[in-house]
Amino acid sequence: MRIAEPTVERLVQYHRLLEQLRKDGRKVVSSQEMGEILSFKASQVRKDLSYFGEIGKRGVGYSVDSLHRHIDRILATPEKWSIGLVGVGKLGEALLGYQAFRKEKFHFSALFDNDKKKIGTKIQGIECYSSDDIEKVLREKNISVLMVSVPASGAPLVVAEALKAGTLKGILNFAPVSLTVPEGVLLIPVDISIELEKLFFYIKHKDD
Amino acid sequence: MRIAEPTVERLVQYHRLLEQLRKDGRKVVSSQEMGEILSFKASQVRKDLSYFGEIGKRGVGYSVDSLHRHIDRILATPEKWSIGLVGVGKLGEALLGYQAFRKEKFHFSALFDNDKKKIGTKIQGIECYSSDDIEKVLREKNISVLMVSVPASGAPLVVAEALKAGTLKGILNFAPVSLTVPEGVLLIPVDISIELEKLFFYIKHKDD
DNA sequence: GTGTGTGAAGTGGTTCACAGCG
DNA sequence: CGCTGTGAACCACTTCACACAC
Repeated sequence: MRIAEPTVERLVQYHRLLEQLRKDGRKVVSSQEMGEILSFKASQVRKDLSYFGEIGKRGVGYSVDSLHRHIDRILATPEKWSIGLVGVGKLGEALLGYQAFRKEKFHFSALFDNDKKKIGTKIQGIECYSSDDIEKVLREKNISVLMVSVPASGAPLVVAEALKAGTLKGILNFAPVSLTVPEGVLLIPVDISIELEKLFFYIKHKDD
Repeated sequence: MRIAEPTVERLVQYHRLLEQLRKDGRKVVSSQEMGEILSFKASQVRKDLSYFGEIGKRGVGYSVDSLHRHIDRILATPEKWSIGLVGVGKLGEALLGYQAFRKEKFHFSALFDNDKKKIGTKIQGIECYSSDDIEKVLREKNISVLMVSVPASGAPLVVAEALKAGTLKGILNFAPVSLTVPEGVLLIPVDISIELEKLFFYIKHKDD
């Protein structure tokens, strides 16, 4: 059964919350309480969790520890993936150093940039290659996920080159431009300026 | 009539596309063509645009120029807003310098950080204050939108302080933690690690 | 009694299909 | 005839309501 996107997003949040509760020494938690903390309805929490089998105890709640492990397995990756990052500007560097990433699931194994000053150096410990070599390097290192943090104008071309390698399974695109990818490659856009425009729009139309 | 969130997101993308088409000297465009470029169904494009009145010409398509201006007005802000940014780490600096923001809609008027080395200096031309003074500064400068790019652990507290100022209308939260805000304040979460986990999840379950 | 698990109902967004206008 | 505009059908996600297990 296909799990809906909003459900997956919430699973990640349950997982985070349970980690915290575990640190706090909590043993059980109810759908009610999780919902209040995360601003979801309790029924939503129960429905989400029920997709993966009965895990709670009626009249009691969920065991923090076993629910945490349960969701951990659901979100687990089958292997530790190799990730590439193209565009080592401010945003790229922010991603490289991002604390919230769970480093046990993947590692950055190659960076790509057009800047001659960066090519051939290591940035935060990772080798930076020319974007021109992206197809070759992705194939050599068998990289399956690419993060794209180049300006919008450059994104379509470098992604097209990257796709030629045939190793990519997924792309996280931070460039404010709509990309197209072949069937079988997953594309998740993260468009900061769309989010900001949305905020402006709803502030403006608050009273409609 | 309330415009749905996905519709607003697409409007921003139509706007971007039309800007490009205008530069390319294109005069008219069909819902079909816009849909193909942005990977939406043509009927979706027409439905979105129809919410704001009849703007296309039957048998012809949409005038690039007037549709662009039309959406521009829909997305326009009533004034140029003051934005605050708390957490001037790598991500914060990336946001400060982000090229894709439409700078005519807002300007950063204050930065906040805990780092003593940053407080009192200007970063990318903007004054950086202590996070402890956030309530006071937001009120003095009448700041209505806050971008939050601090680590998850620090976000709830600093946001609670910021809300006390009573000037905030919206928050763009990049911290990987669920915040709660009072009625009347808009919260848009941008959670990079959720997006990455989602990508992993669907790559893993591709064949279900 | 308490809190879960879940079919059924409700809500919101997308897609269809075609009428209608240029 | 071509392409928009739009009610109706469809689909997806959320919420309700209650049976059931502890």
